[in-house]
Amino acid sequence: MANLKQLAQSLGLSITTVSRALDGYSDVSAATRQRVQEAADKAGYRPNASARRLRKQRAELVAVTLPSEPGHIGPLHFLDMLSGCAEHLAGAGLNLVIAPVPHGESELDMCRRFVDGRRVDAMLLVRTKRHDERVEFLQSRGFPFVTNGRTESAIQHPYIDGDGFSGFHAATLRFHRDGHRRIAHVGGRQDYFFAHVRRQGWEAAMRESGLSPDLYVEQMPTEQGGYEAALGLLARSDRPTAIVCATDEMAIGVLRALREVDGGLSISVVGHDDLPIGAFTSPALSTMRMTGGNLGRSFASLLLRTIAGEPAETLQELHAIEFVDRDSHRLPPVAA
Amino acid sequence: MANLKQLAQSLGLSITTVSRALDGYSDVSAATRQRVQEAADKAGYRPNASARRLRKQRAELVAVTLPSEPGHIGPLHFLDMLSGCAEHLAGAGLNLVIAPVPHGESELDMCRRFVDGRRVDAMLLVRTKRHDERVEFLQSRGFPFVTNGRTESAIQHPYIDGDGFSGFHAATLRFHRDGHRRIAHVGGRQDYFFAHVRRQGWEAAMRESGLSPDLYVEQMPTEQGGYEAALGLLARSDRPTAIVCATDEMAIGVLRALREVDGGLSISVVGHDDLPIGAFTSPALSTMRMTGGNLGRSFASLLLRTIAGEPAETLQELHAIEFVDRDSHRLPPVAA
DNA sequence: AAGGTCATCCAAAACGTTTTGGGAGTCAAG
DNA sequence: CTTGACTCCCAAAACGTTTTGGATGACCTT
Repeated sequence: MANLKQLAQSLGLSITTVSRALDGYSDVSAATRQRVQEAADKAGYRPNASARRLRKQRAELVAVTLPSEPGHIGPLHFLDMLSGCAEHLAGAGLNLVIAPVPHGESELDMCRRFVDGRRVDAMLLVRTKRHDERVEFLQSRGFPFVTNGRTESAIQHPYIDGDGFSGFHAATLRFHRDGHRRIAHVGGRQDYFFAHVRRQGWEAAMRESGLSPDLYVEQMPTEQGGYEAALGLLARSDRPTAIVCATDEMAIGVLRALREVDGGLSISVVGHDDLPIGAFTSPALSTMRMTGGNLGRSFASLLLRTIAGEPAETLQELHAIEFVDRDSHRLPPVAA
Repeated sequence: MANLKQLAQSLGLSITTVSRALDGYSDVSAATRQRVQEAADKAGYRPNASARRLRKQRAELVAVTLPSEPGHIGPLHFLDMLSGCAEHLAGAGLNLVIAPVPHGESELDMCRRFVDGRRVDAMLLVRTKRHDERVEFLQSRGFPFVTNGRTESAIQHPYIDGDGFSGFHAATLRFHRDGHRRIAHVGGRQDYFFAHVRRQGWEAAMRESGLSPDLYVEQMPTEQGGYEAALGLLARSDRPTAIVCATDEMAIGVLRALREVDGGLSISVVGHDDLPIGAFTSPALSTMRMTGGNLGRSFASLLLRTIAGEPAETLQELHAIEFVDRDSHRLPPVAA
């Protein structure tokens, strides 16, 4: 309701003084400051966001691009992460806008709109590809951004990622130690960085163990994808005794297929992401997760620091993967 | 990079003319318009969002409040809805910002920040309570908003909701027709409108069938909540033969408890929301869902129309609930 | 009394757009 | 030649804030 001009008028002060009083500058007397503060509180005054943004040349906004995969939008733990990120950004006066890719527009066009219209101060990119055109565009514009997941970009950029290679490497080796010899991998499209390194981890572990990485199926990173992948694997003559899945969603689809075909859990399964629901599948899903605490807070921190101009090299976080052992990985290495 | 002034200078035109040419006004010649258009395209010109917002007195933003329940953030299908909503809002030049409740702040304070700072043009409220202080505040300010879920507010407001009463009424009656007599309800906190009407539907159907609505447990609307509720119900001497759950998450927790206690599905179960994952539980979860097509699009439409000043009475959508029959509701009415 | 140092305050510019209220020129009708 | 209508263009104001670059006294020092 109230703006600076009205407030100043009612106090018999100039706009300048009122503004500076509220911002805590030292060149306004304590008495005046308090008088202004009280009047502002009583009037419920908040500076007009658009005006401040124009003057300060900051949008006070960060956009996060939402991948829109057919039938399934991003991993299920996204919203948790976004919420945490938005909360910590709000602490610094920034809001988080979600930016799904409009029908018939490319992710690139969307980035262009946000960057060239100066609608945001930074962007948060999720589900990076090995060669990501969004990353290249933002780099060419010198625009601040942080990614969830690494890329194969020649130029460094800020990111947070889990060490998928080591995680899947370790999971595969553990199955091998437990006596498994036919260890399958259900992976996602290899142009996604996360899917690629997870597969690499599995493959490396297989070769180190003297096994050939034949039992590989590529599918959509959804329950349906995992389900179909498992049906294919179960029909093979060299049926696996263990399956390492790129995501928990896929693993849940695999569990479902096992129950349908074998009537229960006949093969060891492990997923990745530690979805809350994994504790409630039957059997309870063994999985992996990124270490490192509050992910949303970390993203917010990196975003703020990259906006502040810190160099990319100091804004890269690669977190270790840890096992979350429940029941689905404990089967003996013999198919039912 | 470029602004209107630079563009005008390079074309030898006034700022006014360039602005009006790009906005398609009729008082600029076709030749000039085209010349301007081409120059703008070449320079990659986009109007500065902050400046336009200030001048037009519109924030071009809508905020959606995110409920932050301990351990679980909102229903899992939220993100899908938000994404659809954001996409359709973007078509009208609005962006959607997500607004989680910051630690140590109330939902009310948050609304105040957005409204008084004129940071947004409207708000989208989810998970309404029967008496919702956010609704009352926004109504007292005359600020545009739409809710997901009804309230018991004396004043009308725009909303989209499913007819939970009829849905749970019908589901309970169907169990009764199938021969069930001990039909339980696992519900959520009754200050939430959706939880309240769903319970009312179950209760009404029980009474109409001459049964007393004793088998009721209230829990968190999460897998864990459903799990604990089911453990309690299974220990009773008047153990139910069917359970109607307020949400799919709860139903999934119930299924898990059944498997643990009875070693399989011993009781009929039905949930609500049609989470994609329901098709992949074992048994596949029978559930209900709101009819009415693209929910996100509907919210976007209602938001735009309430911003445009349409009266609340014409902006209320109550959608029917339909069954999604899979396997978990088909058991005979006899406990194992 | 002059000069210097503070403490307080303020007018005006700037941010980049949209919109208001004309102004200049052309052309046809009277 | 005047008048009015029409086409095309523009200067200036406005949106509400932050920031720059002083201005005005009061008080102290010499």
